[in-house]
Amino acid sequence: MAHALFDQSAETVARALIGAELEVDGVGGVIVETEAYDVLDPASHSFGGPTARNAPMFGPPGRAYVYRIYGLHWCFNVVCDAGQTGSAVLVRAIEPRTGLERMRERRGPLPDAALCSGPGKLCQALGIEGSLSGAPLDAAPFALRLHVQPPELVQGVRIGITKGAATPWRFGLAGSRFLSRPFAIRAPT
DNA sequence: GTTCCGATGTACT
DNA sequence: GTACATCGGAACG
Repeated sequence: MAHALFDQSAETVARALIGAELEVDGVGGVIVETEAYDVLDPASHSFGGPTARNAPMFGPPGRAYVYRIYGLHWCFNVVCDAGQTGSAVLVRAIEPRTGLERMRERRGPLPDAALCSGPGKLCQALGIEGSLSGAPLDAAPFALRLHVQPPELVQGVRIGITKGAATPWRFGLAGSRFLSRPFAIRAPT
């Protein structure tokens, strides 16, 4: 059985991943922004049922779902379940902690706050590509360590979507300067 | 600070 | 052909 954490709803996992540390081949940092998507959500890639692209969303939890967006960027998701396949959490921003030099080789000589402050940016910085879609997150090149103390969260609507735009399934680390964009609302913890 | 736009793979009408 | 879970640069105020 997969790690119990990922066998929960996308919203629960999206909250739990804030403050967790993600590395790919030793390059990464602390997750500071996530969004939840599930199969009942018209904004989700899984909404229309399984396809070749979204197949990992319908597989076991605790794996990666990586897809290409706008023809040039990659986006990284953590597959969830909670008895309902087709759910996943988009990782939108990371606070860089390890492998900053490798990140700059891939992204350019940018300030820390610009290296991983967006879903496409963090995939470029960590070297996440489509070949990793479906890969388990508890094995190399991935490393995912959960936080001990739950951090203070902020919550808001998701970014860049038209369908399901009112659903407040975007979560962030309160006060972080590494977000893709600011939040307006504070979430209960 | 803001808005506009081009890049261009993949899914879908 | 159109839309899209994006980004970076140009133009403008």
